[in-house]
This record gives sequence, structure tokens and C-alpha cells, in this order.
Amino acid sequence: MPELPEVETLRQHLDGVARGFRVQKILVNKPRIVRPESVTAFKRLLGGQTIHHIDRRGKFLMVHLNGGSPFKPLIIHLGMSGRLFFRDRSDAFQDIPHLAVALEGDDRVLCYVDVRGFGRWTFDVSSLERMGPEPLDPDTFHPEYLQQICRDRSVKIKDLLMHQERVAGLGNIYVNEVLFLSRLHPMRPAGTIPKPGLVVLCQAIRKTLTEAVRLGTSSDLDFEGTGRGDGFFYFGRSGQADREVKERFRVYGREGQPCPACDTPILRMMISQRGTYYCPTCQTL
DNA sequence: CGTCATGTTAAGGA
DNA sequence: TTCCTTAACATGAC
Repeated sequence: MPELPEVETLRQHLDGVARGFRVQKILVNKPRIVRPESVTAFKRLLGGQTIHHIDRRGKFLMVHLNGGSPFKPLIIHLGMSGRLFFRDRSDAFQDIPHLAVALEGDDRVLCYVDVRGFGRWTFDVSSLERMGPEPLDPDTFHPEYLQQICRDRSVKIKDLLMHQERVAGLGNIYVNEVLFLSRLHPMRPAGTIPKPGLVVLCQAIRKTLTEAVRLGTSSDLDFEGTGRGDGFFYFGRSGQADREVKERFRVYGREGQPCPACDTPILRMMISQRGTYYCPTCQTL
């Protein structure tokens, strides 16, 4: 589910309902999620703490705590399939399929469901420390920064933009959208893009992410992935909700459909084992 | 049976 | 050392 817009939408939602939530009891059904910490060590760090507020960095949620021994925030990454939502404590939350972690409070339970188990709950900040700038922060993310990270690099521009140490928060869906708006071929070596192209790229990144956050925060969302909401958090392959979501994308998931700009059929190729969608007329090498 | 899926990262080569 | 590429992780849908 999660690229920067989805995580930011979830953050805004959770921040409004999670403040003051005190962790009374912790259930860890999938120990892999709290790696490399042991389950007992993880519980010792989190037990009894109260959620103060929730921040975001790239695709990571940072759950700031107080009242406990470590003042380090709990860092949550949703991986490919993580979902986070509250349930009433009287509900049978323990029967939820693929429930990986549950934090029981006084009357609510914060449930973390993760089918594939790529997500992570940790107090280790090492992956945050190397993270690139926030693309929506104009002070640190601007055409000159893009110029700096692209210079002398032969890596494909798509791979560079998805690398979290270069830009925080872009993933495989929005990077396709960004490159389409920028008229850049996904395989274009980063170092061959002239300055005007990087100015356009910077604008495209800001526009794509800002638009997606605005859509997310103004919609009735399905945080649990039950299909009852408008499906913004539920990118499956079929179903009404998924089609509604995919209609918002200009090229992602649109192989064979006409380019919104020139009607040429959208192509799909694999780059670094990820599906890549582009218009061969608008995005040339 | 095979392919694909919103992500990260360890390992290896140049 | 830096840069770049690839495979692996785990589960479900089609």
C-alpha cells in the first residue's frame, strides 16, 4: 500500500486518533516484523508507553512516545502490504487474518495486518539516518539537489528516484507517473539529463505527490483494506475499488491503453524486476 | 504449473 | 571506497 502519499494520509488520520493511546499489552504474531529485535526486547521497549504524536519520514511512520524509558520513537514501515487501524477492544481482533502486531489499550486495539510480512516495527534509526531529503520540502529538495545526485551517474533515472537514500518516499507507482509528466524515458541514464529536464522533473515530483496526498486526505479511505471504502489503500488487480484507484494514474497499470497526451499505446517493461509503464512517443531516450 | 504485486537490503562485482 | 546490479524475503491473486 505504501508510498509517500499513502503513508502521509495514514499519518494524518492516525495522528488525530492515536494521541494519548497507552500501550497496555502487546501481541506479536509475526516475530519477523520486529526484526532484528527479539519479541521480548521489543515488548520491553514499547510496553506501558503512551503515543504522543506521529510523524513521517519518507515511507516511515515515526510514533513518538513518552512515559517510558527510551525516548526513541517507534518506527513503522508498512512494507508492501502493511495496514494499520484501530479496532474496538470488544471486537475479535485476534482472529483478523495476517494480524502481525496488536497494541492493546484501554478500550481500543491498534492492529497491524501484513500479509506478506515485509513491514517492520523497530527502534533502530539506521535506515532513517541515510535517507534522502523529503521531496515536498523546497529547502532541501530542488533542481540543484537533483543535479547533484544525477551528475556522473549512469544509473537509470527510474532506479535513482526510487532509491530512498537519494529521494525519500517515491515508489514504483508514483515514479512511473513522475517520469511520464517529466517526459523522461525510465531507462535514461541519470547523468545525461540536462538542467532544464531536472527542473521539470522536480516540478513533476512535487505535483504528483502533492496531488496524491490531496486526493488521499479528501477521500473516504479504506484503511483496513476491507474494500468498504473507496479503495485508495487497496491496490489489487480487480474489483470496483481498484479500478477507481487506477483511473487516477496516467500510465501505471495502463499497458495497451492510450497515452493521455498522444494516444500512443502505453508500453510495459521490466526495470530492476519492477513493472514499468511509459509512453514510447512522449518518453524517448 | 508460471507470472506478478505499493519495498528493502545483503551480497557481490567492477 | 563508491557505484551499480541482482537475488531474496513471504503470501496471495490470477
